[in-house]
This record gives sequence, C-alpha cells and structure tokens, in this order.
Amino acid sequence: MSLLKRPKGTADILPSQSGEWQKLEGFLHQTANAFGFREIRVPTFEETELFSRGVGETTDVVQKEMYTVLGSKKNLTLRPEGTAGTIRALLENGLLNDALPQRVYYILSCFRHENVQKGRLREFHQFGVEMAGSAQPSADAEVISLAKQILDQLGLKGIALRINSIGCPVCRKKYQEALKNYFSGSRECLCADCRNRLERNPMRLLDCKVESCQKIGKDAPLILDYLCEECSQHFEKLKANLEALGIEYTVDPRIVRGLDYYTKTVFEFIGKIPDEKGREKDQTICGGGRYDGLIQQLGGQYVPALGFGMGLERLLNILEYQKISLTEEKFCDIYFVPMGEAAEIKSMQLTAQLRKEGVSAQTDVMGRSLRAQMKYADKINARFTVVIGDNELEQGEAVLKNMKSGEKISVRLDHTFAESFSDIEIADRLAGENL
RNA sequence: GUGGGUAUAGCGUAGCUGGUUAACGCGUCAGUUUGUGGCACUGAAGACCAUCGGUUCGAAUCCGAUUAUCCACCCCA
Repeated sequence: MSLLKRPKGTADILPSQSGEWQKLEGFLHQTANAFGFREIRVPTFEETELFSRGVGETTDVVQKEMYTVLGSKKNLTLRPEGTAGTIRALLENGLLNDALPQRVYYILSCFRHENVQKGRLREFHQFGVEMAGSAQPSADAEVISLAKQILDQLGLKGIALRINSIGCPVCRKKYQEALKNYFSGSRECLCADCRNRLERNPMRLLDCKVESCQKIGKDAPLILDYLCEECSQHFEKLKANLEALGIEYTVDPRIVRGLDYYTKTVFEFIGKIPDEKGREKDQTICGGGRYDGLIQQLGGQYVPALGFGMGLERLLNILEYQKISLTEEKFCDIYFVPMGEAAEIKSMQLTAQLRKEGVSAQTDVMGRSLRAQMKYADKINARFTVVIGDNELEQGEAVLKNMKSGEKISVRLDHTFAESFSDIEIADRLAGENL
C-alpha cells in the first residue's frame, strides 16, 4: 500500500510547532480583548451566495478560488475569508441592533484554491477583527492601531504600514472614468492583461509590473485627487489620528484591494521574508480596510464597518525569520532521576502529585542510567532535578538541584515536598526576572 | 490557469562527464567503571537516493510522466 499524503496546500502543525501557535493565539485573544473585541465563531462553510454577494462576483477569489459543493437547491462554499461570514452572523443574530460599535474578532482557517507558494496555502489561518457601526476615522485608527500593537508587541521589526483611500462608490466611479480616458490614449502600447483590465478594473493597471505599462502609468491620475469632500476629509483625519498615536505610515496610492467590498480606507502591513534562495521579498501579513457598503449588500441596514485579516502562517514565518520564539522549545519544571525499582515508584508518585498541582514534572520511563538521565534532563531544559536512590528513600530526604545555577537544596520526600518545591520554584522564577 | 527551478537518513548538505559496500555535519541512542547534565572522546542505529516507467551490460547520476516544494505572472493573508 502506498502512503497517503496530505492534499496540496495544506499543512500539519506538529507537536514541535503547536506550542508556538498556542502562544500566538493566546496573545491575539489577549490583545483583542484589551481593545474591547470579543471572539465570534462562525461556520466553516456558508452558502456560496454569501461570498459572491459579499466578496464580489468579479473578484479572483470568487471566480476561481473557492471550494464549492454543488447542491440541488443551494451551493455551499468553504469560506475563503472571514468577513462575509462574520457580518452575516452579526446580522442574522441581531447584534447590530445592540449598542454600537460592535467589536468582534476571530481566529479561523480559510480556503482558497490557489497555486501554492511560501505563505500561500490552500488552507490557511487568519486572525481577523471587524468593527461595525462607526463611520468615524477614529474607528479606522483604532483598528489599525490594534494590528500595529500586535505586530509591535510580538517584537517584529521592519514592518511597514501602507495606507490609501479608494473612495466611496461615487468618487471612485469618477476616478475610474478618468483612468480609462488616460489609458485609452495609449491602449495599443499596453500589455494584453492591462487591455483587459481597462474594462474590468482600471485601477489594477497601476499595479502592473510590465515596464512599458508602468511608464505609461507614471503620470496617471491618482485616486487621492478625485476623492469627494467627505472621503478626502475622512482620509485626512485618519492620517492625523495615526500621527497622534505615533503610528508611522506611508501613503501608497497604488494599494487596491482585491475584494470588492472595500470603500475609503484600505491598508496593509508588509514584512520581509526569504525565499528558498535566501532572497528577501515583501509579503503582506495583514490587510484590511473599511467596507461601508457590505452590510447593506448582505441585506442589512446601512451600517458602516471595517476590519482586517492577518495571516497566521505568514506571521509565524516572519517571527521565525526574525528569530523570535514565543515558547521554550522543550519545557520541564522538575525531573526525577530514580535509581532502582523502589526509587522508580517513589518518583512516579511524586511526579503524579506535582502534576496535579499544575507543575510540569517528568521522570524516567526509559530505564536509563543516572548519567544518561541527567543528559536527558538537560536536553529537555528541566529547571530542577532530584536524584532518588536507596539512601534518599531511607532518609526521606533528597537533593534538589537547580540546573541553571547548579545550586543544591536539601528537600524532604514526604507530603511537604510539593509545597516546598513550589516555594523554591517561585523564588527561582523571581530571581530570574530580576536579572 | 501559464512559465521556470528543486527533490539524497529526523534536519542541513556532498556525490565531477552513469561503474561495485551512497559520504559529511547536526540531531538521536549507547558508552568513557564506582551516585549528578552542559564540553570532549569512542561507537551504533538510521536512506529501497520523491514515485512510476524508459534508455543501458550497469542509473542517485541520462530521458519521460506523476507528486511535492520553491519562484515568476496573477491574486492575496
């Protein structure tokens, strides 16, 4: 029988990695809570229509990347992103009738049938927040500062924030007309893709990597010059708010998000990761913006809202690249080193007792020699060891060794052990923090 | 969807233009005698050379297909 393999674009999270995930997730929960966001959990699949209506019929995500199960009455799709389902849940459960703004966040997996690359999986995990009810630029600033705080507190360096405004449907339409006019003049010189874009989504033309197209686009009109009064003021206030919060940014008029629901503010946090050959390349780790029309689009009242999605695999990639570890690789508070059968029993009992107290305790289950056990204790980063042999059993007393400092303390091997160990352990922890 | 690179023990790599027992580092395991780890030394285990097929007297090495992975376009987290 041949070995079955996992589907392309999926990943196993192994025991050596899950601790990092748990730490990251714990940190995300904590930070989101600090900003007043509460967790929401929504289904992994939704009716296909939710995404075609919410994300946008013409987007790549909807047109060619969704995993859809065809049904006789309704088609179902594995969520390609988190916003549509979250907004659907807010509407369906009447949460938008509650005090606004409504602040929610989620950690979930998304599915897109894409060509796989580093940081581009077919099942990937996303942390996202959505804030519904405020049209104020201060809400934009708050959401951006949440993302910023997460990236900063994780200790990441060199993450750039780029912002732009793509206006509201009214001013965007005018801008797109202006773009069409501009590019139509040199239609014949554009690449095939761009000629296509000219009709479907002229804003994408600015993004083209083909040199000749870039040249043509150099003097193209900018969205920022076409914003209506309201959108323009919104953007100016957002910039002022970011400055007040001490958040650095650059305005990048070429940011055009690929999901149709965005209006006004769009932003991205971009980091650098290495490819296989060690060359650095930019990668978006967080992307988001305002989507004032989405809730209406999904059948609700007009409620302005915004949010972002953050790719957890991408985040962990960058953390790894910047050599930032959230966890100790292996961890053990205390390791018992038994010598002889009677000692093995005693070690088992003490281990069991400490584990009930929440202490990470281990003992030998390999029948190893004393020397080998000490080596093992060292490898798993045991903080303390206790050697137990016939002498110790007879005297009811043993030596507790601090593996870092080498310090040895005599302890009693009776019911008082757990208590005295916890005192010593806490003292050691405090001493470590003072260093 | 289109185009290109890579594929050798758990990990990272060597293996030149096809020629016998596939090499090295890290890691793992055991030991370096008498009851205390990190260093050092000695030894061991571990690979049908991604899979399938072809060329050849002979293939890790050449050819084809498949799969995985990486990169570019596209798009995005």
